Amino acid sequence: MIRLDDLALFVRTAAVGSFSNAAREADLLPAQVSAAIKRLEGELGARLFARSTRSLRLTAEGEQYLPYASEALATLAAGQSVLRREPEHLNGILQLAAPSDLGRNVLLPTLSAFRRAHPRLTLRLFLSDQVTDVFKDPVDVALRYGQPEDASFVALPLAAENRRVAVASPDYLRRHGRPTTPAELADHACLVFVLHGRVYDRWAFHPLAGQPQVVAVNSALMSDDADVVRRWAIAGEGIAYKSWLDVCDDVQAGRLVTLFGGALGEPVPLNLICPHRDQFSPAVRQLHTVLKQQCDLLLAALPKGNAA
Amino acid sequence: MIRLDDLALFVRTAAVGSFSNAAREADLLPAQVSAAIKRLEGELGARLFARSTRSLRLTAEGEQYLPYASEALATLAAGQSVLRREPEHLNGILQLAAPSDLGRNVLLPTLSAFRRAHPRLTLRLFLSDQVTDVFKDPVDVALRYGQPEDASFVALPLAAENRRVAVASPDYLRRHGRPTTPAELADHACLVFVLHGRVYDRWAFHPLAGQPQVVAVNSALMSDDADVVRRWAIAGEGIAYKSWLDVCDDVQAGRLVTLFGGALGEPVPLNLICPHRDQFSPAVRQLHTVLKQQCDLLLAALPKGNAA
DNA sequence: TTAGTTTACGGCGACCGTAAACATA
DNA sequence: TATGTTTACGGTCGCCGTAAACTAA
Repeated sequence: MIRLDDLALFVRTAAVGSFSNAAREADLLPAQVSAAIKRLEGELGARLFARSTRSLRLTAEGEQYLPYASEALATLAAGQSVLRREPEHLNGILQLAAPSDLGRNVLLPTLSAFRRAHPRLTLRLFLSDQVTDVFKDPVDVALRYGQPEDASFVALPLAAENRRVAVASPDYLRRHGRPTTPAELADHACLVFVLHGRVYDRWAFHPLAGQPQVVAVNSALMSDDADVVRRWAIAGEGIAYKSWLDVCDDVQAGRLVTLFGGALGEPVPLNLICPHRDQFSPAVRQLHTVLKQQCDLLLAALPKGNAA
Repeated sequence: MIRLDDLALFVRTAAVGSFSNAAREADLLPAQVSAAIKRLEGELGARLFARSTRSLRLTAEGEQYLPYASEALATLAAGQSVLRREPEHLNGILQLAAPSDLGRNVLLPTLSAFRRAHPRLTLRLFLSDQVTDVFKDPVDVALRYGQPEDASFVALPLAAENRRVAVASPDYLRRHGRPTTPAELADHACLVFVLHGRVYDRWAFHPLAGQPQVVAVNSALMSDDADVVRRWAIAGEGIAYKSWLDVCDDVQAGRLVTLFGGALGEPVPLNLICPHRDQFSPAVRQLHTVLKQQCDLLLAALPKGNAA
């Protein structure tokens, strides 16, 4: 593993032009600088300096690597300086809007940890699948699926690779059989989402090999609450077409299983949205960091054709 | 010094939520992860995780530091991936325009090292103090002092903090005495720069304490070539008002000395300019990195009131 | 001969990994 | 009781720093 000391010596050596100068600067011996560079070069598998016994210059590879090393060190220094300043505990009120089941299944655990880390911060979580609420209600940030159609606000991607998947409970599949292709959905009870009168009963699938296809499903049950659809699926009422983030917990716990061997549905990127730029506060930025980590973790488990 | 291994374990632990999980992932023992985090916390002087014996969560400080750690690791990974791909040696022709004496005194040594690192790259260096040349001539990049007035091209700062200084040769000062305040310049032979009929004979100074002042100097000698002015100063012909970058080499070698105890002249930021965006090639980017390093090194020696 | 890079080498500090203690859900 | 964090502890790997060899300017 690369050592930060070696990186720092690399950057300083490139700046001052010799091992000896860098050694003096760091109160070390030239031999140690030499060893450090050799160690770093070994780790990288590339020669950073072209050294003649009395002169030194960057190689092409060294030049290419230098900005990365320099930037990484600067980033860490910035991180330390942030820690040094009084850790101005986040306080005040942070109002957050999110889709219903994403809120219950993904946000809740993370938010409670976030809350514990910032005791003086008041969190208000509004769950709704009514998209229009986002701009009417006085929220600081909103989590929304899909591409933001307006660029007047800040949108940070949380889960750009998120996709829909078809899921059902093991119990339902035992009773009604397991469809092997999307076309067979026509013979199954499907649980569809309806919003503002628009019925989402056209489900798209992109198999790993072959053309994407769109099937029209017959809706056994409908709801305008996405979490209700999920609960129906768990209860064995039929097959649902859900965002992976919303159901990965259920899938990993065995309450639901994915269908069609990892044939992914349509992309549903998740974004963190600030309706107004001046609400892009430190609290929001830190919340974004934490949520991004969790989303990355959940997306890593997204089936990719290796599922049954 | 912080260890990268510890940083990586910190990021992974934050992602997976426990030391034990992170240890399994990295094929380590929980005790080692625990020790790594403790070591990192010691280096940072802050507690990153709040640990109860059976649970773990990020502290407020940990949350603040996490994005920096994560970004630094990503930067280094990117650097390694750049090294892995065939180090596509820079080739072709790179045409570079620069002010005359900056070219001779600052660029020449760096460029020859750059040239040696990229044998297949042909460098063409055009030196001129006629600013208009920049856009007429077919150059890929230009180094120019001052704020770019047009935003139609890329301008990367190389030396934003660069300032003018008043300099003279020790020989001149021995013969004519050393002025102690800018006002005394009226009694000295001053070497002024003239460009397109405009005479630069108003010299501004910002003392460390007190108001900035502008003095009108009488010009003993004039030239439209900045390097000629510098050579006159070295020859003891009088006092010049030069960009620090242009004369720092002479100052450090003792050929010139700065006046007024580090009272800095007007800012003259140095920028690297690409007249057209599509000329922002890898060669240009790497050249920028190398020049930036050298400029930083030279600016570090800029007098700040501690000079005589 | 000078100044800088590299190798050789003994001593010691720090990490590794096994193991056991401790504390909570 | 089971799981996860922490401490204890000896062996060993690798760095530190002194020293000397080597090489180009």
